[in-house]
Amino acid sequence: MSSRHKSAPASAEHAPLQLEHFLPYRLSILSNTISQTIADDYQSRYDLSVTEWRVMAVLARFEGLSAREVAERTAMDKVAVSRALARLVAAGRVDRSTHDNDKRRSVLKLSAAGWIIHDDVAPMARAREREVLARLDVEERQWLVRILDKLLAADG
Amino acid sequence: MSSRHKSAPASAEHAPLQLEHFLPYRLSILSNTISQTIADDYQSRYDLSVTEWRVMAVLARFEGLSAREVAERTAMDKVAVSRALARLVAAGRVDRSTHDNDKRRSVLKLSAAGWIIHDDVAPMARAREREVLARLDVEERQWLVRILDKLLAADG
DNA sequence: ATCTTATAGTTACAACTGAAACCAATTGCA
DNA sequence: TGCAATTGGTTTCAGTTGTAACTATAAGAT
Repeated sequence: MSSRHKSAPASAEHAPLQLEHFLPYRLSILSNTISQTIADDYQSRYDLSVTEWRVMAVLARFEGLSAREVAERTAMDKVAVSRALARLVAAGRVDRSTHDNDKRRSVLKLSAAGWIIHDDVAPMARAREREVLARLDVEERQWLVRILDKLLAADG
Repeated sequence: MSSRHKSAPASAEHAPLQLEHFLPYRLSILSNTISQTIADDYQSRYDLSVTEWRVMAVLARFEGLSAREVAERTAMDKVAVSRALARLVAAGRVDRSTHDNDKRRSVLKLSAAGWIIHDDVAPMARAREREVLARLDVEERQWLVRILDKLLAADG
């Protein structure tokens, strides 16, 4: 009884994944869609990559971090951070100086121009987040936070 | 009263994002961590990229798809699919022929070698998914499915 | 039939990415 | 003190990705 149809060939022996119900796949689609929507808001307007925006976001909150500290807080690797910083400094959006007591470390801050961009982009990002959350009711939102807390505590 | 400290400079005026509580960021971390854990299981063993594995997974479930249909089902763009298929066909993991009534279309199937890989990788992927879900209780799992259904229905 | 438009898939180019090698400053320790 | 090991950060190289241009086939209109 060999099947040449399009659907589920030889399911019993092969047990193929159903991507549309597979958690890692669904999370990936959702995450990419949301991140891309936000990125669309600022990429063309400011010629700013997602990586660069994340660096700016942490520098807005924690002024004077070193590159390594930025990497920790953004969960990006140090090479990516180094390159993002090179572009941001070249564009005059981040000021970089050297740490007084450790000349390996840089001391990073948003410049005035960086703050202007930040103050435009941050509200847009928050608005997009609200749009997503608005599709859930209060109870669902609470569960989502709780579930993410739990899953991120373990490995992230 | 100018602040030169590390924490939240000028919060009132600038309202920086708190990445650690920002939904898109948290989703991105979680999704990447989970996907990478699964990928680690098969990448070194089979020299198989995430893209290629996704193509194989849909071909396992829907035999005879065209490249465009694979792209639709994996939510990947057609160039990525084209390249993944080029590698998979070269490696003898996918058989490609031409559609009888439309010579533009390819007709794609896993080869015997492709099925062997699939039958090893699919259970590992499912096991990883179970590991993640095991960190939640029954109620949380139900809410998670419901929340993902809702969020993916809108824009996915 | 012919001409336009649309579709399936590939290729070319430039930007991006990750791993490893690298340089410089600092620390640990004999 | 001086030398090995560590750390902060950049560079290099090779592989990957996305956008746009391209080829080939098919469909639609006249």
